[in-house]
Amino acid sequence: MRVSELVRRSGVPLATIKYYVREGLLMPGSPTGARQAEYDDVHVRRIRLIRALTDVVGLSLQRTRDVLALIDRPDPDLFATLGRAVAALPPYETQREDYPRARAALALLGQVYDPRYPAVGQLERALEAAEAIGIPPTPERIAVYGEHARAIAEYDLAHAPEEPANVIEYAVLGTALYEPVLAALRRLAHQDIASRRLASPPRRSAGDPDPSDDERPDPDDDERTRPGADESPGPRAR
Amino acid sequence: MRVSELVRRSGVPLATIKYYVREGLLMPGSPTGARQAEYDDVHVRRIRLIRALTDVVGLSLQRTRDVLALIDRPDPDLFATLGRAVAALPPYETQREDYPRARAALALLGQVYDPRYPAVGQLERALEAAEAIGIPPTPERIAVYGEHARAIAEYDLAHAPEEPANVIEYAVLGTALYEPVLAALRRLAHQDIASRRLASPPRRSAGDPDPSDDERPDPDDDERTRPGADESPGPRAR
DNA sequence: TTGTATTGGATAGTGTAACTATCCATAATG
DNA sequence: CATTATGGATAGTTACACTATCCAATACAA
Repeated sequence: MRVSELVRRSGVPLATIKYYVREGLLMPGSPTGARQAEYDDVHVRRIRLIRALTDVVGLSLQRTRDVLALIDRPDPDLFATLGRAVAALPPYETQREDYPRARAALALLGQVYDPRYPAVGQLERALEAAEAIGIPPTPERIAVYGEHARAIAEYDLAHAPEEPANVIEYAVLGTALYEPVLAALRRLAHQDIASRRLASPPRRSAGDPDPSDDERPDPDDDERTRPGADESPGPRAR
Repeated sequence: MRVSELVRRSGVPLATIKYYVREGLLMPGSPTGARQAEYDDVHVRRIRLIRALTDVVGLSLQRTRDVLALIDRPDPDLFATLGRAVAALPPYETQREDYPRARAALALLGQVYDPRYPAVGQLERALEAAEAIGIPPTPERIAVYGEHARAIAEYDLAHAPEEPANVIEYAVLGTALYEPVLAALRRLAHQDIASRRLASPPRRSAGDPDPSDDERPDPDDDERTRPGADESPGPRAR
């Protein structure tokens, strides 16, 4: 196919495609003559992948390129590759020599603590943040989160493809792309549970239609209960 | 305390603090005279919160402001507030009328499907992305992820503070700030499981300094980091 | 009291990231 | 043969998150 077709199929503007090629994220088309090149499904898929990593996972183009490079030139050492892929994921932490909170958490979970794992630094940072804002990670909470995280990870690894060539891609992309899925499911579970539990009790004003009714969340339509209804609530300057 | 003290205590440059005040993220100090103002722990904490939301959760200052506004002027309707907070979290999706993948997933999990929940759009987007790159969400996977996500969410809600004033803050910040924790734990579980399972193959030789390799985690070359044949009696064994 | 430092407030400047637009010479297509 | 599309290069744009400078008015220290 020609570029115009790639533009159509990917929904990405030509200028942007050219930009991705320039930046080394997208491979150039195979030349068919001096001034023409041919593109195919590989390009379409690659563009989709770039968009998934930037828009959904939230990576910068730079980090996206790093991840793509891991997939393009697979290192036989899956373990090291996975580590490098994880390092491309936020939050970004510069390597330290010790991560006390992460160490304690991993000890609790009976997992290996090695400060060279990028994810250890990321965990430390996340725990620090939680602590700093006043929702400290209790051992109990760590145990609960860790247990479920591990169960999910077990599932992930148990369902990796057989062919070694694909394993790396599966591991790298699966780690990155199922995080948003998990996050969204947790958010939705919060909403679901909250709607069942607190949909009625505390607040109810005069004209409210029977609030104790259902276990389903907010079937009624009024503005104030509508989740994403208003854009920016605050007293803005700007 | 004065600004200089706030700078010292928060580690954030004065220019940045001024910028945060200008942008409505940080409340001004209470004036003590025409040309002086007083700051306190509220300011210190607020700055920490801003940094946590931007650096760890990865929000823009704009989104951070939205989240802070939710906390500052709590709406008694926790459910709607939670929805708005979720809308400030990535991935950012514009409202559609239907989200087929999310609908199917939620049906599978026995949860409410309401296209007005921001997290529904986020889930759709995440599932689309996973599908587009060739690791499609099987019902089984959805079930596994959903089950664990829900268990975590149950734990979260079961441990919310009693005072209604704090509930909103807990819910909003807990949702946002424990996502990175969960993500990091999953990444670490991947590493841990992978290291146990495929730790052996084409590994380097003993005294090899391997310079290309310095940041790469390799728990295998050091017995201190190696739980090996399960001498650690953690809750890990399932 | 005097002089230096600090403050709040305003405004302008910087650097990066991710595009977007324009130009051009050729090459394919109708 | 005229039109349109293409690849390649280069320049411009927008948004964001700061960062720096300036200034007049204190605050406070000597």
